[in-house]
Amino acid sequence: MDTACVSEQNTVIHELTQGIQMAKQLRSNLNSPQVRDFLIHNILSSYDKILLVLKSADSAGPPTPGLLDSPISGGSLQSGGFEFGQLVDDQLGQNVVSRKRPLICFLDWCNRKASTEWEDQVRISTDDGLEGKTDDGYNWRKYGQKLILGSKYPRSYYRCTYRKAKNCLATKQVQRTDEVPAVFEIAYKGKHTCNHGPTQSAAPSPASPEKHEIEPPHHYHHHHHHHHHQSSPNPSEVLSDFKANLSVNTTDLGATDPSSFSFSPTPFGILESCQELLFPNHFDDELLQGYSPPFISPATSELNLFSDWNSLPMMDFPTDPEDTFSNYKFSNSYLLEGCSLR
DNA sequence: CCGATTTGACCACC
DNA sequence: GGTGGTCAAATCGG
Repeated sequence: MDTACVSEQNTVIHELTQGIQMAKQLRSNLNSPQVRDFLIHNILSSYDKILLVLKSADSAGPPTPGLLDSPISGGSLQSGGFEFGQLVDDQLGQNVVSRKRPLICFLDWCNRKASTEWEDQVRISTDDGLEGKTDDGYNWRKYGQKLILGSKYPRSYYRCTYRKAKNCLATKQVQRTDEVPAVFEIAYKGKHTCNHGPTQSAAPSPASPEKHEIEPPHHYHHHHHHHHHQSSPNPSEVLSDFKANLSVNTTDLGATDPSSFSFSPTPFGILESCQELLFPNHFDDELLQGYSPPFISPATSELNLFSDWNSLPMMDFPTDPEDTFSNYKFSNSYLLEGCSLR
């Protein structure tokens, strides 16, 4: 057995081990959409890595290092016809992207964009490939649609329905991805200042699964009037987000359907959110009382995984001075792949 | 009738 | 001048 083979085997073992651990974490964190999606993303990445190793070992010679280092592949995407390598090349001003890593290039490109303009980026898959299924619980009003250079499908522009009524400036862009039409890339900009947060569609009465209920102009639903700091991601705000997520999702345990995926996008990195969740520095105890089972104790040995996760998605990507930030933002975009994407 | 969507025009920015 | 984002008039639909 040569060294390349050993290295492959180690990679496979490592990825499988991580996959198992992350699946366990997933089982424990189903209640938190953000942690859940983060884990799903990474589990899929591990699968992809393993497949890449096995395929390349199976076909000819050792795997190319470049392939091995691109864990992200949006599920089972074949990278055919995806040409973002050059684009990233240009943006980086470096010719490091000689290896073919189209998807990670694409995602990184998105996040570079995100780091300057967008506060959150999400990929979401739909069962039926209908854009309507990308509903995230907020009420959006479409105000434009445009063909984007290099994309097969038009990009749709939405703003919050209550823009005028409540001066809510949140917007989002939805674009069907070229490579997997059932997957939409959604970019969020601005934070909702209306109180029509992710509607109770996250916790609907089982009878009415999906209703665009026209709510009365006011509804006073926020018991907690915590001091909002707009721009700085303070932990209490992250926490309150989790609180919201947790409270709605405990009533929604049956919904494993990816199409019913619903969450509140936050300007904070999901990594930060996860760290907040898994390393509870700021927990108020009353919050956790009712939700003890889903949470793991910080003393759990599984936690040492996290250092690996930090480096997992962006391993070996060419670095430039600002990459620390863009890498951080990277984990802010994640993939959700439905089973129908075969 | 009223709100949402469509769609070409317009505009800012590179 | 091209591109992406937004406006707003026309249209749709409940």
